[in-house]
This record gives sequence, C-alpha cells and structure tokens, in this order.
Amino acid sequence: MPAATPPALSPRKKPRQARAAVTLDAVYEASIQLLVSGGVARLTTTRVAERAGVSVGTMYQYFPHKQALIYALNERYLEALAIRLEAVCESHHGSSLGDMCEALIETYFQAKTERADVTRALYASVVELDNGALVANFADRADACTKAMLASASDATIPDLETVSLALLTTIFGAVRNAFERNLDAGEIAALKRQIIVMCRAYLEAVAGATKA
Amino acid sequence: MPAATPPALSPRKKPRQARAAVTLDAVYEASIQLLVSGGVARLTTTRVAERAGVSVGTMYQYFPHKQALIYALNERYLEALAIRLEAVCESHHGSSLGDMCEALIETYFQAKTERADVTRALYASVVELDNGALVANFADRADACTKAMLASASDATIPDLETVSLALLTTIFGAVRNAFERNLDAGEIAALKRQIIVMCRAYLEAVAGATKA
DNA sequence: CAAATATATGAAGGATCATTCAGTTTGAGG
DNA sequence: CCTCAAACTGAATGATCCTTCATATATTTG
Repeated sequence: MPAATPPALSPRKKPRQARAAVTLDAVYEASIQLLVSGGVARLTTTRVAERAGVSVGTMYQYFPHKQALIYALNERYLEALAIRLEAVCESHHGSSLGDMCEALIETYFQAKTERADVTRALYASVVELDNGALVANFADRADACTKAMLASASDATIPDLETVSLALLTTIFGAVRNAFERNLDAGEIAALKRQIIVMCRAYLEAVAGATKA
Repeated sequence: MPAATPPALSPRKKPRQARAAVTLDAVYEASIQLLVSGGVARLTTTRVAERAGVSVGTMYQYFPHKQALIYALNERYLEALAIRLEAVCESHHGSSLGDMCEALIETYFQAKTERADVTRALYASVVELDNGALVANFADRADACTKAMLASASDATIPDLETVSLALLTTIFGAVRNAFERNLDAGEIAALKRQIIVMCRAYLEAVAGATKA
C-alpha cells in the first residue's frame, strides 16, 4: 500500500494524455538535475520549468506548489527504495541470519551509492518539507519486511524482534547517511560496508536466542 | 585546535566591549529559538534581530551574511560536542572495550537528546551552508580521540584501528540521526541506545585481536 | 468535423528578504 | 569633561521568486 499522501502535498491532477506524462517526467528529471547541480537553492520553479522545456504554468497544473514537487520527488525515490528492500527481504526468507544481514546491507548500500549525487541531493531537499509521513511510511515498510525476514531465519530465533529490527535498520540507514555527511569516497564506503556487515552479524548472534538445529 | 573557519564564513569582527558580547549572545539565542520554533524558513535576518532586541544592521557588523550566522551556530554546537567526546574518551583510557563503548554511546546519546529540539533544528539548518569543513573537523576530532581511547584498551588490541574506529563512530552518529529522522520518542531512543551498546560491544569483540591478560 | 476536454503559455502581481549605509548613541581613555 | 572609536539604528534598495490567470493550442470524443 503506497503512502497516504497528505492532501496539501498531493499532486493537483494526474496526467491523462501521453504528452502530459512526458511533461511530468521532464519536470521530475529537471528537478533532480537542478538539485544535484546546485542544491535546494537552485531549485526554482522558473528554472525547473526552463530546464524541463515547459512553462511555469504547466508545472502548476500538476503541483499546487513547489513543496508538492519536492514531496513527489522524495516519494518516488522512497517508493523505489522500499520496493528493493522488500524484494531482498522476501528473497531471503529462510536464510541464515548472517546471510540476511549481508543481503540487506549490500542492497541498501548499493541503492544509496549507485547514484550518490541523487542520494545526496534528496537528503538535502527533505528539509524543505514536512517529511514526517513520508519517512514514517518508508520506515514502516522497511520494518515490516525486515521483521518478516528475520522471523523466518533458519538458524536461530530472535527475541524482541521489534526492537532488534529497529536497531538493525537504524544502524544501517544511519551509517549510510553519516557516510554521506562525511563525504567518504567510494573506497571508504565499501570498507565501511564490510565493517557494518561484521557488526550487524555480531549483533544478531549476540541477541539470537535458541540456536536451531 | 579549533576548526579553521573559511574566511568567507568567519565573523566580521569580534566584540571588544561588554555590550557587544551581550548582543552576540542574544543573536545566537534568538537564532536558535527561531530555528527550533519554525525551522530554517523562519530564520530571517529581520526576525532574528527583532527577537534578539537589536537592529538588523548590528547583526551585519558581526556576520557578513546570514550563512555566516548559521555557520557560527553549528560551529559552536559541534565545538561543545567535540569537547564532550574528547573528555569522555580521555577519561576512559585504559578501560575495557566494553566500558569504552558504553561510555561513548551514553555520552553521545545524552548530548544529542538532552535538548532534542535544538539538535533537530541544527540538523536541518546545516543544509543552508557548505558544511564540509565543519563536519570534517568535527569528525577528525572524534576519530582522533576515539582511536586514542581504543588503543589504550586494557583487555584487547584492535587491528586496523582506523577502520574500526570509523565504523564505530559512523554507526553511533548515524543511528542517532536516523532516530531523529524517524521521530522516535524518548523511550524508543533509550531502547535503541541499549541495542546500539550491545551491537558495538559485539562488534569490538568480533574484531578484537589478541585478548590481553 | 465540431464540441468538449486536457494541456500548455508566460507576463504580471505581490510578497518576502538579504544587505547597505548615512547618521546616531554609547562607552573608554585621557 | 572631551574626544575618538566602537556599537547601534532602521528605512531604503534591489533582487529573487512563487503563484495566478487570461489566453492559446492540442487531443479526444461523439
């Protein structure tokens, strides 16, 4: 179930014709490019329209205001990210805790670093809006699929799944974010990723209850 | 050694008389209040001046532009935070790895949550400026004192101190940041803190080489 | 093909703000 | 008490930017 977008931030209308969809995509793409190249400061309605090759008025047919545009950008991004996480979690049902850890971390790091500039741009853009609902929805989905995965582990049972799952995700998400804040390069991030894997595995082993089989 | 503030962001002049110092403090205080109450959007030069009880012109005697003010706010905050981290690290030289972990995490969580509104406000304000130097300086200090502490552990020796220390701090800093993003309440944060302690201890044990004594 | 609907245009309105500077007040040193 | 520098004032300036709307064009439908 996709996030329940707050009415004040939801798009004005949906495109019904093909060219409208093209326009919308152009607007999204232009927005990302501007965010990447110059941060939130460069994201101007005029500039977005210009780069997208449409007029300002057109944008306002799809978004009631600039915030709604930024909101939509983040919504799309988080939706895609959530889908990837859900996919990897589901594909690892029944695995060992260690494999789950590794898969989860690899996937998240991969998703965040494969287009580092976009990641960075969106991290920054979030400040412009009330992202509570957005983050909450994403977090809920991530929590849910992670818990389901962990509960299906073949080698151990985890007590207090709720807490452990939260700690695990908070660590992974946070570590990546901090890595971006520190401006670590690709090599350093890769090294960090390996350490986080070691750390999370050690954590799960420490909290895992009765070892199966 | 305090950060080498980039010239473009450094204060215009330092106060020489007592009243000037009072003014500066009022400006800082007003800025924080505004940030807390309404986010970056409410941080207007006019509003800051008004709430601080001074005129706009006065502010511009101390800060070349608004960015410099925000920069100074974050600089002060990170300076205080770095000092606290350095203190706790130094006071735990010779302790066990487990105790170090706990102390570091307790201190950082405490520092960040005792005035959660301010923490949140500053997290958001950072987007307005090029905080690279600021973050880098803070990170270097945190890395340095953490490494020194870990190297002095009484119970074990850690190989690849550089990498391990980075992973440890990235995890702790990141987890806290993510907790704020998720809007966790005090109770949930406390629970998270306990898990992070368990996790980091398990990590250090996993990577610790030759156990001493 | 004609009416209805969807999409696009972009100049103009209106509001907000950062920043300046010419002039005033306050405090310190002699 | 007098002088000079430091500190302070706040209206005015200039620039930016979001948003609207009257109008025009394209597409679909009947």
